[in-house]
Amino acid sequence: MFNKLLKQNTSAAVKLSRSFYEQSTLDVARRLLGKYLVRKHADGTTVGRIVETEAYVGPDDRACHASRGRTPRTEVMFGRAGHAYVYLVYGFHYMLNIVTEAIDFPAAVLVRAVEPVQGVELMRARRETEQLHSLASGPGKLCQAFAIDRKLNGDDLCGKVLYLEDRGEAVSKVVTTPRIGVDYAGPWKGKPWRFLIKDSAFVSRP
DNA sequence: CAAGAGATCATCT
DNA sequence: GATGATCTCTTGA
Repeated sequence: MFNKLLKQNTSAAVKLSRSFYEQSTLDVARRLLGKYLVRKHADGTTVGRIVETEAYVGPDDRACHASRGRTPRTEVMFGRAGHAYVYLVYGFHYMLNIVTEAIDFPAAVLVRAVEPVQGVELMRARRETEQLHSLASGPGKLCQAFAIDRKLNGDDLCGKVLYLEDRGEAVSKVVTTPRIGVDYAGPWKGKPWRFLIKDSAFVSRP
């Protein structure tokens, strides 16, 4: 009993710091697996364990929005690592990305799916479904479940509203695949820059 | 189950 | 004016 308490204390959650996000985008995408996404909101706190990510790497990656130049929309990606890049696709769904690497190098990691951990009832209400496995198994679903919209674009993930935690979990089994929905990206469409926790039931697709 | 359509809007040409 | 880093529902095996 005492040992158990002690163990929990030593593996307390640690908020990810700026330096974590300043590393290479592929490393960050891989290392975000098994980290916890925390969202504080007036309606309550939601937490999810990240099980799926994708890397979007710099001006040459034609799947990356910034490959078409520095525009008002992509400005955040050119800024400091550790900030949120949130945008709307297809007129319906928000996507949550985390800016990585050095200032002026536009890159980010798309958070594609999390396993619901805390605030599950709140997620159910927002998503209007009972199914645990479809609460946040996709980038659009995740943003709906966590109440993430364009108001969070540019938000600092080293702040208190939206951030990530390391809870001392080591993820060893990782699968990579090409990224989803980027068929237009020519030579870059086949890059194995999508990262999944192997056998997780909470990913958007195998 | 797989495939297809429709929903809807910010962004850039 | 075209186009998505998607989701859900419907249709038909």
